[in-house]
Amino acid sequence: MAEGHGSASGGENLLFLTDEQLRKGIEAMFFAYRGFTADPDRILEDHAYGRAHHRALHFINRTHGTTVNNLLALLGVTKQSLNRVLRTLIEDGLVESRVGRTDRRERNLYLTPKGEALERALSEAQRERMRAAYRAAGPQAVAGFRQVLEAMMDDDIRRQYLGLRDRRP
Amino acid sequence: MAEGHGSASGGENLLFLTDEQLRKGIEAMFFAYRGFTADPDRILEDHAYGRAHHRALHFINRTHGTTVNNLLALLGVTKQSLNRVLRTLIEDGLVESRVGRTDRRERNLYLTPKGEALERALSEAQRERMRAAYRAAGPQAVAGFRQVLEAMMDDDIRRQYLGLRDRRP
DNA sequence: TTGGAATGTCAACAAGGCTGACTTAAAATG
DNA sequence: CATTTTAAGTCAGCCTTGTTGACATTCCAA
Repeated sequence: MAEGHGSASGGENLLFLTDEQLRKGIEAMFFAYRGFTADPDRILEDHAYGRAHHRALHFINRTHGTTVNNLLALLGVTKQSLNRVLRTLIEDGLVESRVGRTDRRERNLYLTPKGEALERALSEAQRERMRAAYRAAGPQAVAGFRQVLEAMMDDDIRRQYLGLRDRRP
Repeated sequence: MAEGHGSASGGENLLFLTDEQLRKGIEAMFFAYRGFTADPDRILEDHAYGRAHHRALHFINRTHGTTVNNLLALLGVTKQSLNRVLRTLIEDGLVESRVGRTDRRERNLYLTPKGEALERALSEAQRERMRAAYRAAGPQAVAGFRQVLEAMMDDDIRRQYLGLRDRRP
């Protein structure tokens, strides 16, 4: 069923499409993701938070004043699931929820200084590993890395990903 | 704290090490991993299995006759957690557990034909997405993708990853 | 023969997903 | 203005998958 896809039957070099190559790629994703989350996870433990809190902090920092609905779409979870996380972050004073100015049904989410501090610590740990990996692999490899990851996303997610802009305070 | 790392202060082009570039890489990992697991997840739903079952099937298929301890190290979970998954797979006739020949304390794990069928279906769905992504990005990008992912792994995991050999039946 | 390793199992717990039902407030629409 | 729709929040309950801790069994090896 799966055989023959990556055979070198064509004129071009398609060895990188071998099932074995694809399997190695799959395993690389699995193992690399473990490393990717390992450092922030250690920090989160000390605060009795989990990965879900990290993700919320990351995207609230990324898109200042975003609404809950917006965040739901980015994270791909239900509002009940997000709400549980968001509530603790608000109670603990890491996130501020302000009533929307134009549409008062909406809530705009912001990090407090305390929230920014934790986000920075988590992000810095994660970026440090990325930085080391990027440096080890070099700029050309990094470009390829990003290309493959983008091609791997679902279409609607890719649009959201590409739309994320760096905040300028 | 994190600022200035990727500044273009050196003579070389280090723009790919900007904090903003690193953040995009982090988000790319997050979103791509969602796509990466989406297709197998849909198949697993129909069988009332979860991702944990997929991972077990994958690595048992990959390393025929592996022991439980070996599998634990690969998966990075506790034996209690793996055991729960393994038990259902054995009960359902997807995995066979044979007493070790040289060391009778060990159990060697094998996929049954039924187990191989499910593994193939899951793997094929996942490989199809990888194949599309690889094809879209091209061989050079794929090489870079693998380089960065390898550099992102923990050292001991990278050794295990590199040690995984394709099975030849 | 005894210590320790490999495995398996039980119980209890937590995080973080999910669905479904329901409320409140406010906007949008007829 | 009345109605419908939307955004958000909440409660209850369920599932998967991870965790500890305790304990039994088997059996290799010193």
